[in-house]
Amino acid sequence: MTVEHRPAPRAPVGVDEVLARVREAGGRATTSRRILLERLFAEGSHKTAEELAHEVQAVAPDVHLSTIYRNLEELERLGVVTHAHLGHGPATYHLATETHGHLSCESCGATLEAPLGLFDGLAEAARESLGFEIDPRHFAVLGHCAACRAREAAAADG
Amino acid sequence: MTVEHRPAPRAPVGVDEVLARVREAGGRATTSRRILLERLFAEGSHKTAEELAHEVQAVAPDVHLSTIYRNLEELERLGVVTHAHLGHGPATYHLATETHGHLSCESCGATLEAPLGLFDGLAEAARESLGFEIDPRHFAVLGHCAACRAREAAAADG
DNA sequence: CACGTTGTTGCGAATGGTTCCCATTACCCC
DNA sequence: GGGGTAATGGGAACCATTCGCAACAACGTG
Ligand SMILES: [Mn+2]
Ligand SMILES: [Mn+2]
Ligand SMILES: [Zn+2]
Ligand SMILES: [Zn+2]
Repeated sequence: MTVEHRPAPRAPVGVDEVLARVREAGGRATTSRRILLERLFAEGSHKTAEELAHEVQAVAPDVHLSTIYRNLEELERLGVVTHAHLGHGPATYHLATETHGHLSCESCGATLEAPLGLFDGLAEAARESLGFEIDPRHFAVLGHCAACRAREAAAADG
Repeated sequence: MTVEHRPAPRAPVGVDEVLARVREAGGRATTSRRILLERLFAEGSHKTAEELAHEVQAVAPDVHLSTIYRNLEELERLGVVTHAHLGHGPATYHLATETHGHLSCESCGATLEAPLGLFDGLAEAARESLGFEIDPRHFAVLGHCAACRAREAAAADG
């Protein structure tokens, strides 16, 4: 019994498409915006605002952190970007096209991206018994990864 | 197929038992500590440090917030208290004897306590496919509660 | 290709939540 | 009751994020 997941927000394939969309919405194609988008489309997911700021500043040194936050906010409004909370630290941002849930290890901080289907069991249980519809994208489900479990198990016996 | 959940940390039945344990551990039975414990044992769960501070200050007006944090931290070390993150705001604290997971509504902020068994489906899926052992106690699983879903569904059609 | 409108930026200050530091206080064992 | 030391009040520091504002820069229009 598979569950219908929400449709992925329409997917802009590249920086220019997104900037076009920004314009449609009355916004402007700023250089900081463009560079930020380039970094978001580049490899490597789950970057914090500060990490993105550093990457952007490698190209345009005086883009301010608050500009990064503002642009991320705007891009989220447009459905291009989302953020997730993977634990105690700062939020992490990634393209909204990558739709997945998050499992995050409390011991080592490692984050696993999990297909939404993995959460179907819980989704069904919560819906059936409490009428609650879970959404595992925004906050990670915490726990302990395989490596840490092995390490901890090894430490437990002599 | 039920899953063995971790044993509940041994349960002190009252304020005095906890204070005895504090002493055993080399700590002292402070008045702020006692009043905080009284508030934690009182009805109402999921209180923030600030809420607890207000309650404590109703009895002992100049207990400082930082003292509340320090005592909560100490009580967590002793296994008497735990905290949970239910969304964006401050953490909430409750007795460790109440062992449950959390479901928190992103629309209205309502929090449901869910028996750990509710998470068995996800636990099994994560363990089997990723070797990841989830723990739904520390971070809530977000989503939308029945009431908000109904409200949002009603708003969707005319 | 000026020009004006208005969205955006840099910067710093403010915020919320939590932790840290330190001089003073107060438990509690003798 | 006095001494050793855990705990406290107070405030500063901290981290992640948001705000306010004056200067700036996109970009549609002429
Ligand atoms: Mn968030
Ligand atoms: Mn926590
Ligand atoms: Zn790990
Ligand atoms: Zn709700």
